[in-house]
Amino acid sequence: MSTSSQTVFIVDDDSSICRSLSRLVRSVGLEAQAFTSAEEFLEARPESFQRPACLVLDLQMPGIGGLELQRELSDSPAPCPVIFISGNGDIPLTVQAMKQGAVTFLSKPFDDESLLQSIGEALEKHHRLLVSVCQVQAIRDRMDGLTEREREVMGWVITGALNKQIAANLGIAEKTVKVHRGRVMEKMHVASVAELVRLCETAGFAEAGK
Amino acid sequence: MSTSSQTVFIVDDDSSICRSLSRLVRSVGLEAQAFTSAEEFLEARPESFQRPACLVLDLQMPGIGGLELQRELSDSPAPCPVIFISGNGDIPLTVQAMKQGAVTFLSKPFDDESLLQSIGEALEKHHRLLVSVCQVQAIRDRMDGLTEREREVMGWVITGALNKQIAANLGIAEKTVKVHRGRVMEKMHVASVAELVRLCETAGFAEAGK
DNA sequence: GGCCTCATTGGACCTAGGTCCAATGGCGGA
DNA sequence: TCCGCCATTGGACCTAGGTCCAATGAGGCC
Repeated sequence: MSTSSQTVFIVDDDSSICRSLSRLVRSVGLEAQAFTSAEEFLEARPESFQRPACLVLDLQMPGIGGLELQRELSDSPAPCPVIFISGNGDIPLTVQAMKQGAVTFLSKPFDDESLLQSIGEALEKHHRLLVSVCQVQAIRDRMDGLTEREREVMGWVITGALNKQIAANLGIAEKTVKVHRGRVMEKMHVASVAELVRLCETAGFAEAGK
Repeated sequence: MSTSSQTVFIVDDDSSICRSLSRLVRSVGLEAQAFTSAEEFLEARPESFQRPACLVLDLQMPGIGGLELQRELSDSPAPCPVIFISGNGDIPLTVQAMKQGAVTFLSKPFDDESLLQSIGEALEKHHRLLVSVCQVQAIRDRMDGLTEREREVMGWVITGALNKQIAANLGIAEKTVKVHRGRVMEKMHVASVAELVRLCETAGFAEAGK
């Protein structure tokens, strides 16, 4: 189960809580890294783009609060899931946290079991996210290797347009389209239009406009 | 804005709340339908498969509770969004409700504005859901018109397999594959493999196994 | 038994997609 | 200015996809 190299970041202004949570997390074989403020965490910004990770975050903290930090992180390409812990949270805050994608919201005091379970859930979630982000990135990388024209042709191809139609739309010879098309298939590493369509779908590539 | 024929279902064991909420909802031009218990609602089961709708649900009720009703409904093909209202909810319940997909969770007393805004959000969400469910259904309908063999061939086509490969996999002549394939394109109303792949993707059709 | 649907094929034929070789012209860099 | 990348085409040729007409055989249904 507990593969190493999965990190749990802990952000709480109470350093004794940081310590005890770190101990708890490490006791189940996970890595722990604690910060006593959102600012400190943001500065270190332990980019978790490789290994699954999650964040155990205190809601109320001086300076940048938990919700703000969560929002901040959500811009990241693969934001790590957040578990909120709070001494005196209320329902509106809980709702907001959950709407922003929190895995859960625990009120202090909470039992270790609940937290560990949520952590497991969060790590699992982040793992899936990382895998999917990684796949998308690989596709994007290939697309970056295309020339402008090739991308344009690809846009039409994935809509099912015939070479002659594409040629007409771009105002070039059908022959030329064939050449571009062939290069697209080669650079994207696919052998069929079906595969190409799939790639573009999973990478969120919008088809040719108009 | 407020198109008619959008219905807000209200389920609360306190009939005076039902009345006042119904009045509020109607005051902004929406239809309201109130029930004083989950059982009553389930019995009437006003199937909301056509028009956008949402549910304003009391958390605590004798008999079937709000969370249970929400779970019950979530099996539906196009479950209508739920807005919880509660006199004495707590954070764990809020978390559970949100995890189960609730739009929001309001504590009594709440101001009308908040509720109306959440209702708008919920109706909008349900509208989008209905549209997408509707599209998927249309595609499924076409797929139902396919024979077993045709579905099988389609499964291979959308993976980009060549006719000869499909023929080999099915142990039949390439010629036969062409015939099936042609019928698939016709019955699915598409002119290209690209479109076919798209349809199957949005309908969640799993490609041929093995 | 007669009718109908479906799966299967053959043959003839046409179109679309794709590759190889070759060549031209524009553009930005070294 | 010469080189390399890119867009564009032509011509020859081959393969894959697709249609029309026609026909056979297995199962089901009335």
